[in-house]
Amino acid sequence: MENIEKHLQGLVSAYIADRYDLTITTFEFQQTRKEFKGDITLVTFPLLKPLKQAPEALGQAIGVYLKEKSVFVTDFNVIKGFLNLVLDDAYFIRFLNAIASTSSFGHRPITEKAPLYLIEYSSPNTNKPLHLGHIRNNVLGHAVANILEAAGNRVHKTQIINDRGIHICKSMVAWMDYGEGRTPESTGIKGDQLVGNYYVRFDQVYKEQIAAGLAAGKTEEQARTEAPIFVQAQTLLRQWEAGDPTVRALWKKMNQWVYDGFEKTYAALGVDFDSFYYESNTYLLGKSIIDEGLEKKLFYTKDDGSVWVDLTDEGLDEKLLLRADGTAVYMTQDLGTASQRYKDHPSMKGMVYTVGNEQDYHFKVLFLILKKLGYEWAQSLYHLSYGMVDLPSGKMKSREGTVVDADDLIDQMTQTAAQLAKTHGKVEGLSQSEQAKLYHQIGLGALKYFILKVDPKKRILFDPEASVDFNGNTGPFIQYTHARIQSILRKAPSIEKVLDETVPLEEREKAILNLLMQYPSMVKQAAEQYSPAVIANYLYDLVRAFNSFYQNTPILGVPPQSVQDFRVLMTQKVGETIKNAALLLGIHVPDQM
RNA sequence: GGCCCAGUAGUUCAACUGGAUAGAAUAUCAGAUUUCGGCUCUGAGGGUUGGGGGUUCGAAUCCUCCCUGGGUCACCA
Repeated sequence: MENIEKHLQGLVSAYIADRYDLTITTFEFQQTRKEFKGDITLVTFPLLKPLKQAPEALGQAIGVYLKEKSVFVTDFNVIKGFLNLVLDDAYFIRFLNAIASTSSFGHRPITEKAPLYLIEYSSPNTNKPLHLGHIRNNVLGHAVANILEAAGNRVHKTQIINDRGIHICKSMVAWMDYGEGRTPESTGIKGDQLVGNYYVRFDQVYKEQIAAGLAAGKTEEQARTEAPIFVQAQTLLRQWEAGDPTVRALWKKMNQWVYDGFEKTYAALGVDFDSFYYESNTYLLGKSIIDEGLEKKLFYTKDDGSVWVDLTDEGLDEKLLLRADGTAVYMTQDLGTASQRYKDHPSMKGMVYTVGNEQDYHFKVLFLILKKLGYEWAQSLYHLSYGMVDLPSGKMKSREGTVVDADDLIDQMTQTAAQLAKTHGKVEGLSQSEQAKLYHQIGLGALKYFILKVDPKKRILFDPEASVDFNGNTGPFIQYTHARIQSILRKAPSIEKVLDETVPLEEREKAILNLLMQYPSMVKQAAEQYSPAVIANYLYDLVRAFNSFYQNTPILGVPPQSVQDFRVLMTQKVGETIKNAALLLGIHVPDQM
């Protein structure tokens, strides 16, 4: 599509230069709507004013010119300001032959000089297991990394783990008081789940103690701050900060349980990382940046010694960067981590932070400060912001225990997929372990697709039932179509790669080719917008087009040979494109299901 | 209250960033098929794009004022 646009643009530009003595080089092309005849459409509305022409007359004139000058344009029609051009079959065949010989169609090669982007996602706390919100985060971040890579960038996947602070101490206290030495090994419970249980336990005990305090006549403030278990947690935090060896040892041990648990969840989700940053290592960083900013007079000190930045000129507020006692705040840490990452990756062009939209303001400020400090890479920072995930039953609130646990959800999706696949009855001939793998792929495909097809900015209403449907705009439908294509190809005769350019194309086939041609630009667009939803929706269009094409079109066993070859080849290309696009979303498409 | 985001068929989402008659799926209804009110197929209805005003050849999209929902305005992370 890109090539034909360039070709036509040159001709139209020449026409205008010749007839009107004007240089216009950008035109609006779009794919012709299916209710009109034609393949590609030139929108002539923007040209009417400079050329002082009526839409019909201009369209007609350009149409005649293109039909004569272009080898690809065989016919045209004009409707108001739309010039619909019919392209020669040979053009499509040539295109199909071209992509048939390209193994990674639509993916740009990654050179050593390609820009390097750091993608941060997941970034959990180590006091509780991952939940549905984390799944959206992981799946989004991982997909964006894949897409950026496909668009020709180098990518480094990372995360920052929030492994310190009062919330970790809460789990530790509860485990010390009520754990009786239980470990993941002794209980068979996944490490993150085990630690999470004690975090919940803390909250229960804390609430009881507050109630007791209130009953004893304390004010609410007193009851909260004087509750024994809370005091204990605070003491633990101080001991941790002082480097108390036994506290640090316990902290290390429990964190490791959590990491082992996370590892399993990531594996099940199919996401991975190239490096890990830990807040316990980075929370003291950033102070040198504060000094730098003070030197450059970008920041200022208040009477009490705290450091601030004034962003009121940019329409934002004043923001605290360093407490009066010299300790760091969240912003300080993030400044430090950012510059640390640059030190670790000097060729870094920019970063993508996958973080929920409740932190929109934080990242606005962070990026602005980094820009003010004059870092080159600060020009290419992007906050991949996403909305909450709601359930039909209502909102997820971690404090109220209505969260959906990630491990549970993955299990549930796999089970539902298994049930559905069994009733469809197409899994005979697969071994037990192959079946288990298949069900996992389908369940996860459903989950990922349901999340990724929605614009990241928007809130999601997640309905587990609806997402596993084999029909409709769902992951399994995409997977099913791919499996069906593979089944067709298994029965197809082997084909020649090079096709006769005189093979006649039917409209339906042209429509799919047109769609196939758009794949590279969809990948590019998704990468520019950091939006896997672009790919997901494209995929669905492609799958639907193929299904309607295939429905009444016998592909196999019908001469003439060249037409048959053409259809088989196209089926194969559609199959490959579906597979490539789905993999960008982290969705596996089985050959059989 | 200030700032940010969202609001599109009953529902869940699209609409190539200003283009043609706003499209799919799902639900509903009507037919067809039939070991099944369950699977499949065909078709239909369903919209003042939250509301008003504006910008222009042309607006779901841009500007403005309201309405609704969410987020954020911490010396938490």
